[in-house]
Amino acid sequence: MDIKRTSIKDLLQSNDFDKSVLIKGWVRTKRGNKNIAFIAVNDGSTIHNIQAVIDVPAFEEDLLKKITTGASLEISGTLVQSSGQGQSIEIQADNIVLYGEADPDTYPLQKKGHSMEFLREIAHLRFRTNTFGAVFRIRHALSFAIHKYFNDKGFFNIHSPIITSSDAEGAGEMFRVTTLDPAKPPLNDKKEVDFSQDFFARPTNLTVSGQLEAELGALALGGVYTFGPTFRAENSNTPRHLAEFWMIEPEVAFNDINDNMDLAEEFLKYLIKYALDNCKDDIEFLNNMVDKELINRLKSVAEVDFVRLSYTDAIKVLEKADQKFEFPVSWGVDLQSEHERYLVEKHYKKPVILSDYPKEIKAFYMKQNDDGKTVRAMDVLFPRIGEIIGGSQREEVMEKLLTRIREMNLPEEELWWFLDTRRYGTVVHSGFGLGFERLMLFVTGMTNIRDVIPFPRTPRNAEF
RNA sequence: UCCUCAGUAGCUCAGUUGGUUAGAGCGCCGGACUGUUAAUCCGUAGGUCGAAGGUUCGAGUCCUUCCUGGGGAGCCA
Repeated sequence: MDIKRTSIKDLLQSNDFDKSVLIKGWVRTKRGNKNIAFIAVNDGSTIHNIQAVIDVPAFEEDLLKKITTGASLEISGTLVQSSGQGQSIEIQADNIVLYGEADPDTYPLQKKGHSMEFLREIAHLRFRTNTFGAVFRIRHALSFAIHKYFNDKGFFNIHSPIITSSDAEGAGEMFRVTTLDPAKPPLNDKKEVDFSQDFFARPTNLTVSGQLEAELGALALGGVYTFGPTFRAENSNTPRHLAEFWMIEPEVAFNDINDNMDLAEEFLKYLIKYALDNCKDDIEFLNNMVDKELINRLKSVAEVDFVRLSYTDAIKVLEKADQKFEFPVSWGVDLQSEHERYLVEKHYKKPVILSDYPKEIKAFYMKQNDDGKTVRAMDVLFPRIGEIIGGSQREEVMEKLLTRIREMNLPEEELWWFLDTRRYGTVVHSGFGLGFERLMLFVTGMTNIRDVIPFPRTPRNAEF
């Protein structure tokens, strides 16, 4: 008589008492004495464990001895109402099959809590902890919600290339992609590396943004988005930066900067609400163990109207601030972290969308305002994590775009395909980039971005 | 990359103005306990004090360089 495996998530929601059930999973803890033992088993389907009750004399001593924290097994038995405190349902075990032992002398995970720094060193095993189980279930749910949101709105997902020959985005240092031998690369007459002999017959890099390609898609399909890995070879050592991260970049034809802000705000609120509605157990756990204010903060951001403020007005607010800044504020300077934090966390106490920045501190492709000084850029600033979204209305007028490209000494010839969209059937359009891991930081309450991606890539670290 | 703090047992940490044999809690292992909840109680084992140099009669402790990690800054998402 074979019983089919039930997920622990399903089992904990059932009240089919006295029914024969079978679970498979990993041991979290075992407690007990010579007569009775309790095994808490987790199978990853939920943060909650199910408790199996063992009538010790009915099992082989050698088998029970090998059931230690981390071991994998299957347990079959009868689903019963618990006679102990702390859980309402448990399994009265009839049979146990041990799959894999976990030597307690060397298995690094203990029953007690570990520091995030230690768990990061054993990233291959940290999935098995409550915290990282919760984090990565939420990561999946948010990833799914992103596709659902855009699909429901009629957007199309564009798979922008990961290898690019364009280095004109200006979004940061790039990782070179090459098949040339670094020890003896072919040289040309000028003793420079001869990339014509490389795989793509030109220098290529990992993408720093899918935006330019997304624009091409938007100017035919209307609303599109990319959601893929992004690579920045910056030597950034902070709790908010990764060398490899995931970015969502919607791009919409006929949207101006205000439509863009509406989209960004609606999108973020949708994702936060989705997590609150669909990851309740995991978020409650994180609220209890990681960040006591998490749920309150998520609820308030999901409901509040974001502040919308021009850069120029933000400067006025900062100049009047009753606080000394390390970096003085004046019109034209780029805002520092301390300025953004003041606006979001002290002055307004809610998310702020800043727009219309001086053109000198923003990218070439941004729509120029009639004042000749500012561009229609927008940054969404969140409490705790700062810039979560950066975007803009794009310059759709060929002459203005070309002028800007030449002023900034960008390689006009390499951008011929991008410029063609302005040459043929150009339209107003806008888009933005959302850093997925920064969203994850906000939704999970975790404080280091290396703990919301399974295997973080940072300077001098590509383990696993 | 810059500033700053740290690195001592499997984990989290203490270790005095430099002084003999480096400690604790938790975990592991052994024992006790008939319903446990990070179980409890008793006991044992467990150390290249991040690495390499240097100062000193003597260095976990002071100096130099490097490595690793945390926090802050810059770059950005």
